[in-house]
Parts: sequence; C-alpha cells; structure tokens
Amino acid sequence: MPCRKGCGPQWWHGKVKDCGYRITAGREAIIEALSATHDHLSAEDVYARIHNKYPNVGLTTIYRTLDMLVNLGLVFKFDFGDGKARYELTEGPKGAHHHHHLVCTGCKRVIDYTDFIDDEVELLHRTEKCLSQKYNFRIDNHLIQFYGTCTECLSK
Amino acid sequence: MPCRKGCGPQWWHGKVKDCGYRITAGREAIIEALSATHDHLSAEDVYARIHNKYPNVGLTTIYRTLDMLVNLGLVFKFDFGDGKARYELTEGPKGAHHHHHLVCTGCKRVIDYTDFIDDEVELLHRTEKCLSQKYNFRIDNHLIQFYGTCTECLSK
DNA sequence: TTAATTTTGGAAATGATTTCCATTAAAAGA
DNA sequence: TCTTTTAATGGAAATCATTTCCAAAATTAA
Ligand SMILES: [Mn+2]
Ligand SMILES: [Mn+2]
Ligand SMILES: [Zn+2]
Ligand SMILES: [Zn+2]
Repeated sequence: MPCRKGCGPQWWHGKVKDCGYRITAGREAIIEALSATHDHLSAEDVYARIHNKYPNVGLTTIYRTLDMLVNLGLVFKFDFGDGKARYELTEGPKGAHHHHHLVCTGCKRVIDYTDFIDDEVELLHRTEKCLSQKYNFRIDNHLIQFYGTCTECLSK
Repeated sequence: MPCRKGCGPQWWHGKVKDCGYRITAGREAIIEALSATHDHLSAEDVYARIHNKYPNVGLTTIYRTLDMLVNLGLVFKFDFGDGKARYELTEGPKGAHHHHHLVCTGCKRVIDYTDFIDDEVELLHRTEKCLSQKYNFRIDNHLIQFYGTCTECLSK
C-alpha cells in the first residue's frame, strides 16, 4: 500500500538518519524548497520561499541546516561574488544533473551549462587521480566556473 | 642610466595609468606585498605585511586597491571558504604562473598545482569558445578548484 | 604656483552569518 | 501511549569582514 501523498520516506532521509541527524519539519521544508528549483538560493531566499507554508522555521535554522546538508554532501555551497552564499542540491530525487556555471561579474547572473561536461568531468577525474596521489589529498569534489559578461550586460 | 633600485617603472604601471588611475605609495606597497609571495593573502594579511614599512596605509585603502586591481585583471580574488576573500597576482613581473587550487575543507589550507594544467586550459578554451557563442557571453577567465582533505587533516 | 581631481585613512555603518540559551520536539524504550 | 533522553529550534544579540562617508592630503595638469 502506497503512503499518502507527500508522506513517503524521502530519498535523502537515509543519509540524514545514517549520520545521526533527525528528520524535522524544518529540514523537510528546506530540502523541498531546494528541490523545487534550479535557482541558486541564498539562505534568505530559502526563508522567503518557505515562510508561508512553514512560518515557524527561523533563519537561524536555515543557516544551520544548509550547513549540515553541505557537510553531508547533499548540497553545494557557492560564492558567485554577490556577497551571500548560494546553495543548490547536489542531486535531486531523479538523480544527478551535473553541471557547471557561467557567472556574470556585472549583474551576478548565473547560467548552468552542461556542454562539454563529460569531457570536463573526464579530465577532472584524471587530474584528481594524479593530484590525490601526488599530494596525498582526498578529493571529494570540484568546482568549475567561468567569469565574464552576460548578454544583457554586454548590450549596455 | 638605470634608475635607482626600486624606483624603476614597474611592469604594472602601464595598465594602471592607462585606466586613468594614479601610481601611489599605497598601491606600490600592496602590489609589492603580493609579488613577494605565492601565499593567498587576505586584505588584513596584506595590511600586516605592509604596515611596518608603510605605517600610513590604512585597511580601507587596501580593500579599495585590491578591488581596483581585480577589476583591472591584475589580481585574482578567491573564496576558499574561510570567511575572508583572498588575493593573488594574476601574473608576476616574470610572467604568468598559471595554476589551479586544491582546497582542504578541513583546515582551509590551499595547494597550488600545475599538473595537467595545459590539458585543463586547453579544454577550458575549447569550452569557452562554445559557451561564449551559445550564450552570447564574453568570458574573461575561469576558476577550477578541487575540494577535499589534505594530508595533515587525513592523519587525524 | 594654483586649481582641479583623485586618493586617503579613520570612524561609523552595514549586513551576512554565528553564537547563546531557554524552550520545544524527535526518537527510542518501557 | 507515556517517559526519558538528547538533539533541534528560534529569536535576540554578537561577530566580523567589508563598505560607506567625509574632511584632509596628495597628485597631476595648467
Ligand atoms: Mn547551478
Ligand atoms: Mn594560488
Ligand atoms: Zn550580466
Ligand atoms: Zn587540511
């Protein structure tokens, strides 16, 4: 018998519980917000998107939870140069959507791209293997970003 | 006749002047500090290294100058996750020393590496060409970083 | 020199993130 | 279900890197 809609065990519950953390309404809400978009949300963005449905989740909890999720590897934290940290799920319920970023230094807009992603990842893995050996450094993940000026900013 | 030691026109003067900026003692001091190391200095680090020789250069000037240098493309600004921005010359008087970074998420130590750098740069350029066309985005530079745990942190 | 303009440092403001701590809620057992 | 243990919470206050302001100083051009 299937559970009622929205009550089923979520794909991420395992990892959270395995690490000794509890499943709470706030945490559900935060992951729900991140799952619902491809945007790169700041902590306040998350707060704004959650607040109607979960008025009793405070900003502090959001910072704390995002931090926890980053440590668990469920969320990536980025600095796109606009003065606030931005977050994105590493993978959704449907699986990974591996991509890198194009960052406009003018307006701070961010574009996800996947072109050449396989080549990039392949090279990165090769490099990782070499580096981790040479420096005895355990590599968990990588970051690739291109910086420049977006269409909108160019036409000004 | 050669100029007195330390008084010669510096490699970076051209770019600064061309952009209408003046050459000042503070600016000399800041570039001097960055030139003297491969470390990734924060604004306060620069202040500390300069303060003896140039006691009248304030922290505000350092922030302002670093910002200017980043805009001129003479300096890179990084976020290695320790809560403060870190800076590094894009190229020294001897020319470019293109490298990428290995960042320890434990202790925030940063390792410069150049292994596979040519392959990386070649692939990045190929990708850049494609992306700039596809998204009509002018790409100025790129960032590659690997995150993980360094030797010291591993042995604990 | 003088005048016009940029640069400056220090104090104060800003704003994202953290810290504190008394209260609440989740989970595990009885 | 009730109880006990322990983790999680939110709101106020603190933190601290960076910015903003502005009158004074330095630089450049005339
Ligand atoms: Mn993205
Ligand atoms: Mn470096
Ligand atoms: Zn833009
Ligand atoms: Zn380390």
